[in-house]
Amino acid sequence: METRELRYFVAVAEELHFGRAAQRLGIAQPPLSRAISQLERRLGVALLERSSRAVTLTEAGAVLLREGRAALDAVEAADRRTRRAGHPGLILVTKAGSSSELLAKLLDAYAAEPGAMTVDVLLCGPAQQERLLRDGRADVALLHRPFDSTAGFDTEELCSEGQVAVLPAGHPLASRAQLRLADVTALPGLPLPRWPGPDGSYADGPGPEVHDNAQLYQLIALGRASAVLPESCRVHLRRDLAAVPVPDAPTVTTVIAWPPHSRSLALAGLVRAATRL
Amino acid sequence: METRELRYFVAVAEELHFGRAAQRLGIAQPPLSRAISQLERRLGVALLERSSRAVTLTEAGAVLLREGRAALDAVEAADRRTRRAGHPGLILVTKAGSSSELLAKLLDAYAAEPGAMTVDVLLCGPAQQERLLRDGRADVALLHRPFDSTAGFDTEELCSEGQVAVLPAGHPLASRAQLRLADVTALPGLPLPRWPGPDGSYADGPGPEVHDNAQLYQLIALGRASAVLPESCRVHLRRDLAAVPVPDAPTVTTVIAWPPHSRSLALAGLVRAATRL
DNA sequence: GTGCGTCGATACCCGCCAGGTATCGGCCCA
DNA sequence: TGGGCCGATACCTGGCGGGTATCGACGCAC
Repeated sequence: METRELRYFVAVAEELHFGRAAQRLGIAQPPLSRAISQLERRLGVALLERSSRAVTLTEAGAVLLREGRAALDAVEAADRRTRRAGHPGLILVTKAGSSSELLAKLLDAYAAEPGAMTVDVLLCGPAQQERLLRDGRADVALLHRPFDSTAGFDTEELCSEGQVAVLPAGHPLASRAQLRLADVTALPGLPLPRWPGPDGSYADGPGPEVHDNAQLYQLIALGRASAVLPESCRVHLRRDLAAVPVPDAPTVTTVIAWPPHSRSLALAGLVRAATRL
Repeated sequence: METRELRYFVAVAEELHFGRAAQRLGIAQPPLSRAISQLERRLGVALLERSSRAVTLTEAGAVLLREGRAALDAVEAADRRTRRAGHPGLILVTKAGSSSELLAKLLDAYAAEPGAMTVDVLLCGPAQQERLLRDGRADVALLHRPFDSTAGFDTEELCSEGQVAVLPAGHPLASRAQLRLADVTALPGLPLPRWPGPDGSYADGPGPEVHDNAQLYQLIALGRASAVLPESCRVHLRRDLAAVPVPDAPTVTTVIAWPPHSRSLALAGLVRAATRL
């Protein structure tokens, strides 16, 4: 199976429409149709159900979509990591606005090591780190369990913390010593926000769509949302917001994660520095 | 980057010889040379150092060899798992001769679950399971830490056990109540055997080369080798062999491992059955 | 030093297949 | 029932992957 065929299939499987998929791929529709049916013939299984008005995935198609994305990521990672070989240095990715003191300490500790390489920091939206790590755009990530999935990566735990509810400063509950999770999830007029998923789209629901912490803080200050965040967010919280501990919210564990089998000395040094923090 | 190019590069990188690599790939040498230099041009880095008498990997080449193998495994896994989709059932792989009672109990427990699928059992040599799991020939494996690497897989621990020294029945040490690891590694005339690595080749050393337990037991019975194995091997040990506990040998943990992101119901059922054992 | 063998690179040719355009055929809907 | 949407089919073309022949560099034997 060639990566070209995988790319074609993934495009069709995502669009569920040969015409749009062909457009996205920059080719005409007929060669795409032919490539897919050729792939189906060679694999010996139907991947798509065509009914002239709708295209749907078969069970085998769903498997190939999942496995094919992973395979394409692995191929892209091989490409990118090879191009970057020789250029020394690491790319670390983390959620914008999370673990900033921890990150600063980590970078300082690593920089003090003998033979430390440059570390480029990449900030991204939630649920994007995993992808960046998987497709080779980053070498190492700071993830937050249980929000981020660490499946398929090697990890070391760095620290754990409780969570706090973030509310407008003047809100009646803002002066409480603590809150229960149930209190916060059901605040009238202050719904929890919705973050984009790994594919960049939003699930349905009542809360406003946000894609970074600045947006979120703005919405909370405006009295349009509330949030439950790791307590380390307090140190850089805006003055018009208040934080109240939520003891029954799940503990958040910050971990440093990297692709298994990474053999880079620089990465080993960074992980060593991280575990010594 | 196409998988064909990756296959070509991996072949050359493994053979370090264009002619042999071309032969292995079933093509002529010139197209192979051209494909590799094209790949180098597109990536913008040198992958191989050619000196008309020897071919060596550059640093970037070593990166691409490692990452390229992983990518090819992922593509192969996509292929195989797609072909197998629809054919219900699981393929479980484990080292021949290890954990046989545990495996029997697991298969019984799973078979008793409602909606259980057929489970095909694949027995293989040590250090091969990881590969089979990674390239889609198997869905789930029983691995033994610390011998097998579980990097990149999801795992659940199943059980732990100590290790025993396996000696010829008449050996002077066979009647001891226990041994230290140092006693066994330095037995005159009874060297520890050498197992093949992930690539099927043997490291240099004094012991005999073995590739399965039957071979090993035969050699021990002949007074040509000794071994340190998990104590569960005692139940099916030949009568001409003796086992002596070695308390200071590392504890062996049997884990059930599967590729992350596996979404199959059958796999989930098997893991559930395993954790309830 | 010379000649030969080895091995990767280059030159050149051919056939296949990826990709294009034109068109068909089924289906929904107005 | 006709028009429009959409995937499949037919057919053509060009690029590229693969072949053979040959070159050029190097190491080695004598």
